[in-house]
This record gives sequence, structure tokens and C-alpha cells, in this order.
Amino acid sequence: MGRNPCCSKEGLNRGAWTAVEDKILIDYIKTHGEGRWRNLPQKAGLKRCGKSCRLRWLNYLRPNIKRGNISPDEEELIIRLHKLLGNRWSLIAGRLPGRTDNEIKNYWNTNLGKKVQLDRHHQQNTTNSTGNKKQYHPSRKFRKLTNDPSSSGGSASPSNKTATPTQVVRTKATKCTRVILNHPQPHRIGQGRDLHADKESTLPYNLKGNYDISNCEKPVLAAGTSNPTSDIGQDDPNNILAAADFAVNLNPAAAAAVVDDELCLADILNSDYQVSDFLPEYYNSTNYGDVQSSSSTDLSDLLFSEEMLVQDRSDVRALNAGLEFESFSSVLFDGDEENWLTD
DNA sequence: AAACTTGACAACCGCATCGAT
DNA sequence: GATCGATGCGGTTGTCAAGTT
Repeated sequence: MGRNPCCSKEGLNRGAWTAVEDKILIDYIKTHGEGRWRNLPQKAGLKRCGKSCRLRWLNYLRPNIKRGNISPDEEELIIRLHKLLGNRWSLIAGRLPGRTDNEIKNYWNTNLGKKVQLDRHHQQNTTNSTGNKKQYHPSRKFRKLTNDPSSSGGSASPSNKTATPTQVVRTKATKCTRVILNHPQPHRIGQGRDLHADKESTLPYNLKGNYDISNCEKPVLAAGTSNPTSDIGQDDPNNILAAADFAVNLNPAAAAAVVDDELCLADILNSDYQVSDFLPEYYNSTNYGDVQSSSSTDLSDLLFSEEMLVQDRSDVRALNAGLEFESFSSVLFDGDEENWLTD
């Protein structure tokens, strides 16, 4: 039994959307909201496939869409996330507010993919600098992207001739020692647990690198809510982890918090975790050290920001099989001088 | 100036996944 | 558990503009 086509293609408009069609779609969605894409064209009076309407809305018409001008920061984040996640564009887009998966995919295919590829090529050339090599002739776009002086449109100066031919965006060797994820509110004094009195035993692991998660549940990755804490009963004795802080002290290994084998970085990135509001207060009160936190900070910002803390390296522990450690480490520590990470 | 090439990106398409029944 | 509809996702294509020869 074959699947019915999402819509009859006969008599439907195809190709670029007109301003009139856009207006109809916008007006309809403003009135009736998103969803029901299959029936939307008929109800709205559009001669378009429902899929097409959805795509048009999600990628171009909906509010808060950023168009063009992908910043160097965004570019860097895309490269890192792609290194980590591969072609999971929606996942990557989810970490870039206002950007769509389609835009990022296109940007990657036309810019970054080649850029990264060229960078790898250059690295190979520099490491294997002996022997005759076939000369590489990058395309016009390649030369432009990499500021190759041979580019006709480039602004090459004589001094550039000795410079590295590629100006590829390099990942910063940012050392992350602690990743804070939003998590359920810890029990407070008088509410079942006293963190201040017994913080070592209350936490599922202590912050000296000895992780004891045997009795812990993993936190609720409450997709779709920015405040998963509200779903957790504070007195639920089973929510040990829910009652504990989900900060992972990983010196020097940058890592996302991983609680069990089922939770990997990709899961975390795919969640709607945000840095919790209450953490600064809590951490300050328990003297657990600096926690840079902001309620508006997205996890991706945190994972890849300069704000990640650098402390001592003394308590590196293998964290978890679920962590895509190798890939993650290579993402964050691309520099040759950062070999210690993989030790 | 025309022909050709290349890049950018909007849009399409097929398959996968999820939830309701 | 099977089926089906709705939606999401990622690969690919089509088209236009800009650049090159």
C-alpha cells in the first residue's frame, strides 16, 4: 500500500514564491496559527503544496528569521557543531537562533564545507611538504574564501605572499572545565535535603572527579520547555540527580555532562537546556567555585564560549562512554599545542 | 559584448519519524 | 501491533546573478 502523496501536484504553483503568496500565507498563519499544513493551502487559497507552505514559512516568513550575514562567530560555531554532529542541520540550526537548517546547510555546502576541506588539504600539504605534488587549483570561490592572492578579486598585498594561503577559521582552544546544565531545583533546607550541610553526599558525584552515579537518574531533558525544573517534584526521593547539581567538573577535558550511556552530547545539544537561573546563587552559597551562568545563555554558547572556566587539571577523569569524547575534544582542541587533552 | 562558468540559495523530493487511532 | 496522516529532515535540483574568458 503506497503512501498517498502529500497533495495533488496538479494545478499547483511551483518555484519561487510571489509576494502575494507570501502575504496570503503570513495572513493565514497569523490568524490560524501554524500546523495543519496539508489543509492549509486549500483553506488559505494558495495553489501550493502543504509542504511547500511549511518550508516557506519556516525558512523565510516566520518572525525572527535572520537572513544572510552569518557572523564569524556563527560560522565558527557551525564548523564546530558540524565537526561534532555531522550533517544534522536542524540540530545545528537549533543552536543558532534565527537561523534555519536550510540556510546553514546551504551555507555549509557553498562556503564552509569547501573551506574546511581546503584547510585539511593545506594541512596535508604542510605536513607532507616533500615530494612533487600536483598543484592545487582552487576555484574562484575557493580563492576568494581563502584570500588567496591569486584571486582576481582579492586585495593581496606583497606581505601576503608569505602568509598561509588559507585563512580558515580555526577552532579556538578553549578549555572548558565545567558545563552547567539546567536541572531540577535542588532540595533546600527544610525541603528534604540540606545541601549545605551535606553537599558531598547529596550530589551524585563530588566535584573532585569521583563520580558516583549509580543511584542517579539522569535529568529530565525536557525538550520544549526552558524550565524543566518546574516539572520536578522537589520532594521526590527518586530524583536524586534531579535534586542535585548537574555541573561536571572536567579539568581539563571539555565535556558536556553525561550521566549515563544513553545521554551523549548530541542529546544535550538537542535539548532545550538552558543555564539555570538559580545556579549562581546556589553555587555561591556552597562555595563551589565560579560558575558563569546566565539565564539567557544557550548551551551552545556555553559549550563554545570564551566564558568557560579554566581551573587546574588535577582531576581529569574518564567521564562516560556516552560522551563523544574524541570528536568533542578535537572540536575544542584543534591546536597542536593542546595534546594534553587526549592524554 | 557574448558565451560560458561558477556561486548562492530557494525550493523540491523522498524517506524517516512520531503520534493518534 | 498495524496503519495512517502529519511533520521533520537532509540530499538534491533549478534558477538567477555575478564573474571570467
